[in-house]
Amino acid sequence: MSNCSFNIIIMLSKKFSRNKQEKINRIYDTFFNLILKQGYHKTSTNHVAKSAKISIGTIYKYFPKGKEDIIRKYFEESMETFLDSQDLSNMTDENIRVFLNHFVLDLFKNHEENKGYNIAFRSAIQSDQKLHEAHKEKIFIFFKGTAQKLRKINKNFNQIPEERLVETFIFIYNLINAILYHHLSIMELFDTDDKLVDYLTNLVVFSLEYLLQN
Amino acid sequence: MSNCSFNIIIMLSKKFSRNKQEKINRIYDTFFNLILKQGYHKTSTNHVAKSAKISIGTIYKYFPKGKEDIIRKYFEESMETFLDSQDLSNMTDENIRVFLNHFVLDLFKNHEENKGYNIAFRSAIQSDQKLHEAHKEKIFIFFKGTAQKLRKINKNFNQIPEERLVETFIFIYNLINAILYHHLSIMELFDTDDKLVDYLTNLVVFSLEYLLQN
Amino acid sequence: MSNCSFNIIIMLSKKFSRNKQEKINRIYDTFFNLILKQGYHKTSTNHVAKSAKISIGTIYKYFPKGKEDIIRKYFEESMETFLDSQDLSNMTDENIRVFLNHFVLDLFKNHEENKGYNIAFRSAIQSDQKLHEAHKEKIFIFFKGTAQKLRKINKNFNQIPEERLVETFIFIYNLINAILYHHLSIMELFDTDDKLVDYLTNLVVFSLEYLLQN
Amino acid sequence: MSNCSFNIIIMLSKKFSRNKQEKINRIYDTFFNLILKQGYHKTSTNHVAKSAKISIGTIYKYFPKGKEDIIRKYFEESMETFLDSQDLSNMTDENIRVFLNHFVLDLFKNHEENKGYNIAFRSAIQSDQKLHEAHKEKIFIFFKGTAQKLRKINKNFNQIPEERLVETFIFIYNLINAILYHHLSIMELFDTDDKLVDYLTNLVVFSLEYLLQN
DNA sequence: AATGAATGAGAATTCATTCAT
DNA sequence: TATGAATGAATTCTCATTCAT
Repeated sequence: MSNCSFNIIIMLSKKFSRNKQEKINRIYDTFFNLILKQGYHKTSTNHVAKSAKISIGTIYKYFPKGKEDIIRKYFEESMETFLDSQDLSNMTDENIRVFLNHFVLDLFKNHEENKGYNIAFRSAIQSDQKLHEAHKEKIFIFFKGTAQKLRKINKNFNQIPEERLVETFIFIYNLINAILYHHLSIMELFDTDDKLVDYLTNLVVFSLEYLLQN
Repeated sequence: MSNCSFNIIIMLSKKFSRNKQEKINRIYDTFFNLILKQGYHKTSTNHVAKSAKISIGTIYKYFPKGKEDIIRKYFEESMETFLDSQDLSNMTDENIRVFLNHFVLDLFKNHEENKGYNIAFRSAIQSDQKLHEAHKEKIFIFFKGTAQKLRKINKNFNQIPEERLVETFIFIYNLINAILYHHLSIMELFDTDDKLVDYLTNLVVFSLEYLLQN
Repeated sequence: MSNCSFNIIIMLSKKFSRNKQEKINRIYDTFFNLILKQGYHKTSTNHVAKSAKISIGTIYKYFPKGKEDIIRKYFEESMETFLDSQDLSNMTDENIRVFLNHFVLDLFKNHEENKGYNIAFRSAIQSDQKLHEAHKEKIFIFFKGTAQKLRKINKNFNQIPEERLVETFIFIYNLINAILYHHLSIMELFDTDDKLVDYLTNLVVFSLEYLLQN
Repeated sequence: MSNCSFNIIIMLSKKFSRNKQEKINRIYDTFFNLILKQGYHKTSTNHVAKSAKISIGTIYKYFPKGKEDIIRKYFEESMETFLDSQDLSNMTDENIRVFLNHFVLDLFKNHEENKGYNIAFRSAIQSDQKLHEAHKEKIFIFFKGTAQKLRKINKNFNQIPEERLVETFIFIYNLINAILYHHLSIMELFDTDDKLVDYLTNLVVFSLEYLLQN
């Protein structure tokens, strides 16, 4: 018997189980899955509690402002994790295509895994200006750091002014996100994932050329 | 019954009819503006009624299912209007770039004018599968018609199988929409509208080449 | 059959009865009676709704901030009504005892009828500074008006500076209220109402002498 | 077992005991201060725990019924302490004014120090009949004892039937409390404490005369 | 014994929708 | 037909209390 299933049995047999992170993860999972099924505004905190088999009190302990907080905290954690996992510092002129392909693929996987979250996030920023700004800020800070690193290491990037480079990265990031979201949540653009990733990679290469020429 | 009183009746019924449409338009405007300010799920039908200075009863008279119906009916009217205004039948190989530029520009204007609606629509389709399907269907039917026309008139288009042509058009339409929505509601991609439209036009040309080669 | 009971029958037979003031009064009555039975913090808005056979939505229509608003609005109406009913302008040195006796008696009746409200009000001002201030303000304004009138009409009152007169009236008003509330809600001071009123009248006469001498 | 380790055990148990009482006092202080700031019904046990830096579990260990118990136990301790500190047995006809002045002053100080408690207590008795009764009972027993003592010692008091004397004392006690509470928690009656105490002393003398004549 | 995470009943509040006027 | 008062289920959120550690 694995440790894991052993823990589950203990958990089930106790009225008050204690495993903070596991609970928080269960809240995230349940919430975003419900959103995927029913949409954001039909998914209530009580519904999440019942579905996750966690008391409503616990949800409000970890997320005092309810749904808003669940999205906000997940946003902080997941953005951090995703962006930190992206190391663009070894990118050179020769391998740029491969790098972009990886980046697109990572973003695609990330979107696929976080479909419910993405829907929720886009609902939330409509009525939460601060979250909207925080989102933009986080993207800006990450790509600023990336641009600075790359300009130090690579002489080709060094020829592009820092600000321009940052703008370009942010543009690319947004471009991919726009299309991925549409493909996954509004209307399929390609019938296979590979086609989508290939198209996006080419699109990015095209757009980089377009941007850096103008 | 004199001619005169007959005219009065026509006048009254026109006036009334104008009143009715005027009210419906006020509901649309108010609803989508409120959504723009506060987000979809914070905009209630009662709120719309108060803000539009129309009674809640009247709103439910014209839109028996409330918010859902407002979106659905606006969707039907506006999609129809927009797509009908697009006559792609004179498109040839020579003027295709100009045609695409117009198409992109029209879509851009349409998005700008309907920002609140677009937010609402994207919220609505998350919990309204039928609306989601109707949306896809409408797009399919329009571009099927367009493809059929073009293949009759133009021999270059005639070389492409109908199904492929339809898919391509739908892809382009979705591509532009994805980027426009992102630009207007998530994060600005260009600092001027002209730059955006120019980029999108080039992007479409690039994508058409990409799609028709693969 | 009286008009009244006829109305009740109509009311009961309709799902949506419309009688704004009657509903508001029923909310007041029910709320303050429940407070009398269970105390302020055990009386919930939902409980009031059920008990008054009014929907919770109606309560929040008339009192958007719930309990707080019920108390605040009743405070405004009842203070107004009570104070307006007190005409002290014919008070002279000769009949002052009779006037004070009436005033004490009126206050006593008012307290008796509003026992639940008084408990609620005293709970509310503990966490609602604005209400507390409004209460003081209202008392001040009423007795300022009274003092000004009396000083114009009566030469004995005219000898007392306006400010002093106002202070004295407010003191008397508070003194009586303090004792009435204690008698009705904390611990009985006399076994009959007459005794209490007589004592209070004498107390006021004593206090007036005490205050005006010092 | 050596004498030494025996002492350590005593020390530890004393230290522990001191700790316990210290915690209980911290609970009292925090609770009543919070009530003073926010009112009774906005002060939760969890809030008290956090503010007093004591775990909620510990609060429920010492006060198994929560807020109700905190008030009840404080009531028992503080009433006891206050009343026991009042020795009225040396009161004679000659020094009665001085005695009363002391009594009023002590009650005033007591009220000032226990403002939060008084608010809480008055909230609690609205929904806790037993506490209300216990309060009356305690007052009755104390003044019965006092009356009995005084009638043995002092012949003037001996002329008044015991029951009457008890009633009179209770009346005076309530009278002072009513006015002190109003002054401290509802609306200031005098701008200095001295004036209030002087007025109350005179009021008591007046009331004693009034009561014993009727 | 002390801690504080966890619970869940229930209080406060909103809002889509109905219906008397 | 238009109005908006009225409804009450559903939602958000709080808090007294329990119990695993």
